[in-house]
Amino acid sequence: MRQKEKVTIYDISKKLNISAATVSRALNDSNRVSLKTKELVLKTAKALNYQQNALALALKSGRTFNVGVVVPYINHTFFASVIRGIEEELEPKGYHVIICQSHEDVNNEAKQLKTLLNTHIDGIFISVSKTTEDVKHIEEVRDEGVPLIFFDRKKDISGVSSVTINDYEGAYNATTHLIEQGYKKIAHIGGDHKLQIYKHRYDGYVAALKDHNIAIDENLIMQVSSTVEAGIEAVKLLMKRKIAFDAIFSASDYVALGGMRELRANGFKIPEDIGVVGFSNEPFTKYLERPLTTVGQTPVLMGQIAAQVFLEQISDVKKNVQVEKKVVLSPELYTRDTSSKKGS
Amino acid sequence: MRQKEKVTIYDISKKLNISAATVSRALNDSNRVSLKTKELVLKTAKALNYQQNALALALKSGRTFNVGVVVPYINHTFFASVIRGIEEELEPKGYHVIICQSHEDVNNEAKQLKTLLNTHIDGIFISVSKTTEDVKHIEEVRDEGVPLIFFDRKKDISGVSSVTINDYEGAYNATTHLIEQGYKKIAHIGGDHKLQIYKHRYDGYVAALKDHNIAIDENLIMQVSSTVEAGIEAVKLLMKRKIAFDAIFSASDYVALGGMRELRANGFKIPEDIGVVGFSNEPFTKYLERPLTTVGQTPVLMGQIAAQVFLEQISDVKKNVQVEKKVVLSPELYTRDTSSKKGS
DNA sequence: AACAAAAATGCAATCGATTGCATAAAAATA
DNA sequence: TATTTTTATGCAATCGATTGCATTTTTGTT
Repeated sequence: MRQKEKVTIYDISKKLNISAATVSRALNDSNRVSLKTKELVLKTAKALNYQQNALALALKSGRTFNVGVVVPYINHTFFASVIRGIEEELEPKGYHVIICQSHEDVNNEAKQLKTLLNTHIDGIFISVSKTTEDVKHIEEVRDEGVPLIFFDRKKDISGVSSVTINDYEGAYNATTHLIEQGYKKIAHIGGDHKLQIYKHRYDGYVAALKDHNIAIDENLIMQVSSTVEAGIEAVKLLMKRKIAFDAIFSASDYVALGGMRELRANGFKIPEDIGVVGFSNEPFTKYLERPLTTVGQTPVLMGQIAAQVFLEQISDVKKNVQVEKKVVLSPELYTRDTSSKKGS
Repeated sequence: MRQKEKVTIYDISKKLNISAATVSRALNDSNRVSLKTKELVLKTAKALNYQQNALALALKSGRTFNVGVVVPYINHTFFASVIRGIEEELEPKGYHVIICQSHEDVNNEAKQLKTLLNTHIDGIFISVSKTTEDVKHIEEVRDEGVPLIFFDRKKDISGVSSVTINDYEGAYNATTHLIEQGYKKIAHIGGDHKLQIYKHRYDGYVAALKDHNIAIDENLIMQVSSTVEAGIEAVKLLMKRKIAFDAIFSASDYVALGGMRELRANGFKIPEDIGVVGFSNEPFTKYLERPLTTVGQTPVLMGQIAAQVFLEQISDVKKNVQVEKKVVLSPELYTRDTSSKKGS
């Protein structure tokens, strides 16, 4: 059970009666070593089961091949899928992914960034928390020269790249879809506009209505948090206001779910009486008895592209080029049961 | 945008005209340094914004304060929650969690372990893949002296601790619950017995039937993979066999969901005609129109306890004590709509 | 065979922090 | 004040791998 003593290049060098420098060069396939010794070194390295010490290498080179990811919550399908995308792309290149959660708290977020910097990660991927307004802690990362990439939830900071989806387009398409299905009075239950994503979804909704000459009714619009309970409350409020509506475009699947619960509890039929479209394509949406129409964000792809942007970035840094790449992905509308007036 | 030059103890030592050794000792609050210099060092360290280089420390001490977690899939709620539990417990102690996926492939699993070892992690948490039969790669970790902890899906390897839930008990209680609700012919759609968890769930099911003097009918028992599609197929097969049954205890929520789909498609009412209980308490189960009765595994707690076992282990290693701790958690039955014969 | 050119190898410093041992400075005792 | 004891500080090696520069060995040319 004792720790196995690790084999180093010195062990190899002693065994072969050559210097450690030569061993190092041989292992790195330098052309300053003869073929004979190269083969000899490689053979004994294998024989002794030599493993390069990543720490020593990192200390010398300054690269750890670790990257950090900061998300609000790791057990949200969307974020877990983005992380998976990042991993898929980076792992084959020898990187490891260190995951941190902010729990939607900017103080946690700042602490996580600080510790990540101290761990000497080679880059950071971040989706900011809802409470992040001050961005000093993020600028600090940029100023340290550590590649930083926003995904999904971003802030506008110069010199920082981002990969997001076109929330405006997603909302526009979702709303248009409802209009085309014959719904006329469409409510929007959105989220806090402090997060750009919710602002953009709101904008897309408004634009779609305008383009179809439908008046915007502020009484049919609200901002709530992204939970089932909030959805229930929102619909209760909507009904209290006694303003007729025949559809809901929600910026969250959870809110949509809560909303549908409350609507059914009040005798409304979905989609016959009221159409509903959610946002995020959470796994549960397709498992509902009446699967929910929703906007999908291609999270795995988002992660993959974020990783690619990172890889570009580090090769650019070498060239001393400042980069700021903004990738915007197109969302996909998953048309399911809750939005076809005729039923299906 | 250029990399900020890092402040080291040498910078402090130069500034104060003392040796780096003294600076190091001062920062570590050694009693071999005078109070005066200690204060002086601390002050200038703060003034220069000194940050300890974790890599140098790791190289010297052999501890990285990184731990690795290997799971089949990161975007499965259960595993994400366990990871969250581990993180909650370890993060306050300065650890970082590196996450790897095996994608249910033993070769990937072995590769991940190898890379983790090379990254000099301080410990490894693992839930083995379905294809893991040979455990050489796991024994290797143990033999390197790296603390290793199984969670949920374990293998019996001497010298390795584990945190699991009592699948037998969970299955026994679920089955008993169905019996108490008045169901008499209970089918079991389980998983591959290569994984202990599925074997134990099967055993619990069988024991519950026996204890209530209900005959076991092999025609009502099957092993399938954990997907919605497999659930549909399983029920199709069950109906083809023309053996009457009035309840299903499934070892997977996804299978239960697929099964319910297929049953409804054939005109059966749930829970009136057929009762259903799943396993895992996946988030979607409570969002269904008829919320699914299921066995919950307290994944966050599992992660927390696994982390605690790890912390014990590393303190024991110092004492040169070999430990092998087996923690078994009790599952919780979430009684919801799909299992009460009278309806609810 | 003698010398120049090319190729192979070694030396020693470096990356930053820690620590056993030696030495210098301060305090306590005679 | 001289001497011992205690306290504070410094030196140098260590953790492994890398790399610029110096040196040795080999190869090639006349």
